[in-house]
Parts: sequence; C-alpha cells; structure tokens
Amino acid sequence: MSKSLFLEKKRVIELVPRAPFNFDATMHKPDHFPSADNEWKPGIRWQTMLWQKVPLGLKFEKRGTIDEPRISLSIWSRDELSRGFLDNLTDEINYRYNLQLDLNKFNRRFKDDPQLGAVINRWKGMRPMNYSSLYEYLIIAIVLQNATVRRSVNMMQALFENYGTLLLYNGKELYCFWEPKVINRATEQELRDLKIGYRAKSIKRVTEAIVRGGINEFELRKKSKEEQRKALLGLYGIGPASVGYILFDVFHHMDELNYISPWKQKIYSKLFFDTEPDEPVSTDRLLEFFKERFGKYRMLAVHYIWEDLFWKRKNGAIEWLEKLIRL
DNA sequence: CATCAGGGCCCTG
DNA sequence: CAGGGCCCTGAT
Repeated sequence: MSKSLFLEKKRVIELVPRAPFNFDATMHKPDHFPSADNEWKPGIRWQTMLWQKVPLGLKFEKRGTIDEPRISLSIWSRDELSRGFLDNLTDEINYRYNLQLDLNKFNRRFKDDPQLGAVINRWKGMRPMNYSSLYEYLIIAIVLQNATVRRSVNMMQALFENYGTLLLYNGKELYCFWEPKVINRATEQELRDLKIGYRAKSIKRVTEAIVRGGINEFELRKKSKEEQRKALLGLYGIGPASVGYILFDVFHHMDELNYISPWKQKIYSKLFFDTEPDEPVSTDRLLEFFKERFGKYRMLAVHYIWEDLFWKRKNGAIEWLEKLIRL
C-alpha cells in the first residue's frame, strides 16, 4: 500500500496569465473524470504534482479579473524549496496550464461565428489545461481505453492507492503520482491484480520506455507535431485516440484533430449537424467540416463547444447526451 | 443466470 | 484493411 506524507512548508507565489484568462473554465473541465489527485470549487483548484521527483501540494486561487488576471499559487512541500526550484516550477506550470496562450486572434476570428461566437462570449479566456507530465497523461490515456468512466475512475484510484503518495496539505488528502521507476519494479501480475486487465501490459511497457529514456517529454516538446505523433504511436498500447488527446492537451497543438472515436462521432454529429445518434455523420465528413470551418484552431474550437456542452450538463442533465456517454 | 459492449489497441490473415 | 480478442463491469 502507498505511503502518506505531511507537507508542512508553504510558499506563495503569484502567476500572471495572459489576458483574457477565465480561471474556472480553465481550472475545471467538467468532462474530465474525477481523480483523487485534484479537487475544484469555484475560484480554487487543489492539485498534487510530482516535479523533479519532489511531491508538491498546489493550490491555485483566482485573483483579479478576466482582463487583468492573476493567480495566487500556494505550494506545500515537505522540505524547504529553493528559489531556482520555484522559478523552474513556475515555468512548467505556465507551460502545462497554457497560461501564456494568446487567445486574441482566435477570439477575433470567431466572435461572429454563428455557433462558436456565443460560446466564446460565455467562456472568454478559457484555455485547454493539462496538469500532468507526459508520463502521467499516458497512464490516464491507457486507463481510459475501452472502459466506462466509472471503471476508469476505479482503475486510477487503485493505481494511486498502490503506487502513489497520499499528500496531506491545506486540510486536503490528495494522491500524488508515482515516479515511473516505482511501477517499473512492479510485475505485470501485480498490476493485473488491481483489475486493470490487459492494460497492465501497456502500463508496464510505457513506463519502461520512460524509465529507459527512450521517450523524453522535454526533447519531444522541441520537435514537430508529426515527429511527436510518430514517437507516441511507437509506444505499446498507445494508438491514434490516445495520441490525439496527447498532441492537443500535452503538446498544445490547437489544430490536432484527425481522429474521432465512435462515441464522439455521435455527439459531434448532433452538435454540428443535429442528426440522430443512430445516423451520425461520417467521421471523414466531420473532419473536413472542422478543418474548413475552424482551420488551424479546429481542436481549440471544438474544445470550446465541447466544454460548453459539459458545463450545461453539469448544471442540469441533457437528455440526448446522457444516452451517449457511458458512466 | 447469461450475454454484451464499452471514452482502443494489437495482432493476424 | 477488416475483424477477433482482450480484462472487467454494469446494463439488460
């Protein structure tokens, strides 16, 4: 079973996102499955983070306004953190959370779009947000595959309980990810005993690739999208659906949209063509449509409309949608 | 009770 | 490039 750690040192720093910045729509994605490494309520997000092998408890708090945004970031740790470490961490958080993404061109270009215009208006300053390292995201992607949401939640929880570290800070108890080498030492059978099924093999092999250094997040950030895609597809258990998520969320390619899974096909068809779920528009046609209408911003545009839908759902069930998402 | 498909991917033919 | 198998779970 996992260990737990009380974090008693606290530092507070200020982050300055590029305006416009919408705190809640960035810090909470209602379509993401709940995970024991974070918690959100309006104006605050708690998030654990393993950075340079140091487990951290983060708390982001909303300050300022959409047009003059600030974030107060409190950082809990077991030991005192150096200035250099904090600077480094700040850069990483700016990168992962897309805090410096310039949305102005996107906003101007689509403010009058019949469908996207109103959504941009509602969620001005929202950006895609990823809190994970590449390795952590790969694990999440694997856990999502061929499973219902509930099952993904259970698998992730079992992994945290067995390999993660429970962090106690700010009155919260949240799990922090493990170092890859921890799972590299585990056997496939140990993983299978957590009821993750055949995914055990994928997790072992992806972890091994990371530990060996065969795939390096920081090197990959410098490469082209197609080089990144090729490297990711080379990982056992990582296919086009997972790679699509990673290229957008982890590597921030706002135009990465060239694979649509069957369940999303039905939802996109309804959203953009108002078709019935049993007669969805072909994925080829959907992809052409997105490309033509949203150009290099196509995944960002779809993200806006997708999140808008799930915020609506959070505030009251949407009947047609409930049938299409397996919980 | 049995059967089945699911927020994919690998492997085979 | 189509289709079967994979772990387990909740739905039927």
